[in-house]
This record gives sequence, structure tokens and C-alpha cells, in this order.
Amino acid sequence: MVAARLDPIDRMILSELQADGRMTNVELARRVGISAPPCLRRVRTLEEAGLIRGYHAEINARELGFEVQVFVMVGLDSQAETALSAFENRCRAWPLVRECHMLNGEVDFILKCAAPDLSSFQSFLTGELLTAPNVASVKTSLVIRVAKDEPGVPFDVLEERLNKSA
Amino acid sequence: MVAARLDPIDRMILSELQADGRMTNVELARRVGISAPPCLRRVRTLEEAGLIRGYHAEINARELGFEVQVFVMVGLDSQAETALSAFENRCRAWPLVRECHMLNGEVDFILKCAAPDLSSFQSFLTGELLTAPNVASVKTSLVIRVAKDEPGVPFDVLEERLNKSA
DNA sequence: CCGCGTGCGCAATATTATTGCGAAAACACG
DNA sequence: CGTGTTTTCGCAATAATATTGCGCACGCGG
Repeated sequence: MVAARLDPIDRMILSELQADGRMTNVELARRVGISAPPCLRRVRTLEEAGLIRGYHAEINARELGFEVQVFVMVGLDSQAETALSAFENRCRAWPLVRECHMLNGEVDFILKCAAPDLSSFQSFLTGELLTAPNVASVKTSLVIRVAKDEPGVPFDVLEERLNKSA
Repeated sequence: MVAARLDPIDRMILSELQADGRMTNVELARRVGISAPPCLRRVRTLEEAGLIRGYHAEINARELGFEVQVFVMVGLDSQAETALSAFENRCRAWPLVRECHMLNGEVDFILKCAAPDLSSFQSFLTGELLTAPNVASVKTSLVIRVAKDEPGVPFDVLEERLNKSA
């Protein structure tokens, strides 16, 4: 399977599973309007095609003891591919770094970090990040509060687009 | 239930479900070393306590037609609470905005946006965001590539902490 | 040592997942 | 338009899982 075009039922399945990834297949089938066996087959196909990458419980980080969330803008002193991917590999190895995106513009990377408290983030910052090779500039921004945190993609936007082009 | 302290089994459950939210309860029970019924009861308790906020399928946005991911730094011309929460409400209503975090420092908010293509993001930017009340400065950064994108929190960090304090 | 609360596991039942298969729908082509 | 082909469906049967009830073991405070 390369990139079989998705029909409306597939999109509904993705949308439902993005909203509730633990829904039973019976319930999912009911919602998308087909019977359970073909529904399950579609889900398996979507998984194998890589459209569904996995399923995750959304954990309440605060309650669990991760009080601090920080965005970090990082600039390197070299934009050579070796330097870039070396930095990316370091990010993958740092547990506090949850996301690492390479950006265009003046800043090279943005990191989203989670830490139990400010001091543990500080020690990561000074002990690991600031001393990493090629790191030229670092600017951190503490998250004060989270107004919106939706997973994945907006399916309603997708619907609109498809309707227009139809 | 206020904030019952979690025992090691609860933490293992959270960790496993964060990694694979669709694992069967039987498999989960096997991994954490108890039988299925008490395992399910623990999961239900964690859900009701709000430690598990939900479950989500991780969708491959690119394959689905969301080619563009953008971080947007927004500054307002007023930091009055009314202005701040008005802006947050607008973000909640914009489907392209997936995350909205209030930050400390010079920038007031960081948004993570997903869009089908550059032009639809541009039209959102010029038609919605830039014309929204109180928006004083906007700086966008396109995501070139994603090096790491882990959901939730690093449980291994939690373990270390607990071992130290013990 | 005893009573009490908490959490476990077993066993039974209800639901759900999964597979095989024939039939309907979609499609390509003559 | 028919017809062979492919795809996808739904039903029915089976396997596996979720869920509930209940008695037992453990830890704790009299």
C-alpha cells in the first residue's frame, strides 16, 4: 500500500480515534455506520499504512509531579548537516526534551521540555544543553498556563477542503 | 479522591498506557505483574482521578494532507487578564491552532499550528491572527523537520527522583 | 490478638475482537 | 449496457477480553 486515498469512513475513523483512542471497535463501527468486522479491518489497514502511528494515554503531567513546562529556542554556531543531526540526536537522548523541531529563520530549533521543577530544569539547562557542542544561543520561556492543547490535526478543516474541491 | 499517592504499579500502568494506549487490559496486567481485574480497577481509578485525561490515536499529519506545521510567537499590546483570556478564547476557536501556551518573558503566547499547506496558513495568519484584537506582534517559524515528538512525560525521570528521595 | 479497611485473585458472565465465507456493490472493459 | 473482476460488506461462529461478585490475605490501629 502506497497512499490509497481515504474515503469518508476512513476519515471518520481517524477522527474518532484521535478523539478517543480507546473506543471499542463495536462503538467505533456504530459511529461510522458500518459493521464491526470491516471497521476493524479498516483500522488495521490504517495502522499498517502508517496513518495511525500509535495510541497514547494523555497523562496529567502536573498531577504526576511535572510542574514545569518550558519552550527553548536554540541556535547553533553551524548549520552543517552534521552539526544539526548531532544536536538532534542529543535531544533524542535527553528525557526532559519531549519535542525537538528544526525551524526556518534565525533560530535553529525549538524544544518543548517537561521537568519536575524549576531547579531540575535549570540543572539540565546549565549542565547539558548550554554545554552541548555547537550550541551558540539559548532562550527559554516558561509556560505560565496552557489555553489549548489539542492532539493531532483538525479534521473539520480537512472536511471543508474536500467539500470545496468536490 | 484528592491526590492519592501513586504506588509503583500505578506508575507502571501510566507509563505503559502512555506508550501504548490501546493495549488490552490483559496485556497491561501481565506487564505490571498483577491480574486483570485489579489492573482494570486501577485504570478506572486513574481515569476518574484525572491522571489519565483521555486516549488518542497519533495520526500521521503529513499523510493526511497537513503538510505544514508552524510555531507562532504572539505579543499583545495589553497584558490585562481580559485581553489575555480573550485571545486564548480566540485560539480555542481556531482549528488550525492546536496548542496555545502563555509564556513569561517578552513574548506572551506561543502557538503550534497545523495547516494543509502554506497558503491556507497564510490566509489564517493575515485574515485571522494578525487582525485579532490586541495582537501587537507576530513572528512565525516554519517547522523544517521534526527530530523528536514524544507524548507526555518522561517516566524514567520520575523513577530516578523517587529513588533518590527514598 | 482482634477488628477493620484495602487490595488481590479466582471464577462466572457479558462484551468485544477476530476469522471465514458468501453476497452485494464498485469498477473496468468489451 | 452486459459481464468478469475486484473490493468491501455483513453475518455467523469462535476466540479473546472486559467486567462483576465474592472470599481471602495482608497491613494497620486499637
